[in-house]
Amino acid sequence: MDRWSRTHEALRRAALELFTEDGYDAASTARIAERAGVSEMTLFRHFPSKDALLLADPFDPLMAEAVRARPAEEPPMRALAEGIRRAWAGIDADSARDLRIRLRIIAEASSLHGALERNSGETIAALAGALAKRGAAAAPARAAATAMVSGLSVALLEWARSERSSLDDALGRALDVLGGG
Amino acid sequence: MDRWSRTHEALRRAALELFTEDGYDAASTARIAERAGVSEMTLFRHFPSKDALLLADPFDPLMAEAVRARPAEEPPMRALAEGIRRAWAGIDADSARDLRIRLRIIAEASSLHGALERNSGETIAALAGALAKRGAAAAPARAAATAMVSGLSVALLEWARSERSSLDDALGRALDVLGGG
DNA sequence: CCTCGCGGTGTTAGTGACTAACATTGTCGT
DNA sequence: ACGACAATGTTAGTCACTAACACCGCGAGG
Repeated sequence: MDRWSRTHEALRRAALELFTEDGYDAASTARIAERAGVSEMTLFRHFPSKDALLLADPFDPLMAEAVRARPAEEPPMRALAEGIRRAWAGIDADSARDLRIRLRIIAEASSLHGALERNSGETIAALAGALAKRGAAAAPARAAATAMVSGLSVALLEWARSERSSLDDALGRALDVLGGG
Repeated sequence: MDRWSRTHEALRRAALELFTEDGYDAASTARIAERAGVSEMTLFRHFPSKDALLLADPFDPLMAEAVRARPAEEPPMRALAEGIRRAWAGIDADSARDLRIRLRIIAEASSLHGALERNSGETIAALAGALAKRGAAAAPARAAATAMVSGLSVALLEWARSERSSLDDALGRALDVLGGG
């Protein structure tokens, strides 16, 4: 683990701690940097924005692959929904818990409204690319991928906010509707 | 026209001018206020944020109404798409031109990525409400409404950016896909 | 006609995210 | 050990946005 990765992790950890302690808005970048034992300037060299500390986009290529594998006669929105459903099927409890923690922080910070979608550029592009390879035109494909990711985001935020349902249930219901059911 | 409305209009006009001249990011709120003959403080008393100068949300109740009027057996995403298609059918050329101007400004400003969706809270809520009255559960309805508005937004931005197609065509193709076709 | 109230505005001073320019340090291969 | 380069620090900004308080014009009451 080189120096870069070490500070990177320290910053991410410090950010998550402060976000959960004080909330996203009340945790200033100055204090995050301080807790990580580093200057504020360094924080912005590692992360392009404050959001990025919370929303690094670990794009999952499995999603796009699963979408491309859907039968050709399936319309775009359904192919997206079913592909994503498959890709998320085997999610383990640990990941779900971590996801919920992050989503809770996002849901409670009004300044992060729409931040999830904004930081999903890679995912959207990959999904749109998968649709295009199935024969869809570029513009509608991009619109469909964006719609799916946005819809999914609000569904996930709602799930994280309310204690009631399991991730699989909430995700399943959302994908049913978004896919055209 | 009382004093409030006069400054309000002066600010909006000054903002649009500067945005088209210099681009959204390069036009500082200070200079907008100056051109409107008013202090920066006053600008923020009239508009909650810089975005709002460009994206006042004139919610169209016709859209929600048209969605609610769709046949009950139609699935949510299709009801949204068809309702919106009807509500936008009779758009006149002047509105389309004005819309294109605003959308161009948004498309060219990277800092406004996702701003359209963020400022459509009222519209999304109204559409979700319309779906709920048709019998949908609240959470999926909200997800579907958000997805539709987001998808529509990128389609409109793409339309504004490329000279090629008519608004009706671009909108129609996007709604076809988003509605499940 | 005067004055009182209050809506609309100005001023000042500040916070917080983010950037630019330049100096400084740690580290790693030779 | 030493030069080179990656990583960090320092300083001084810009810009969106907020708070506190003073001021001024304009219409309604006496």
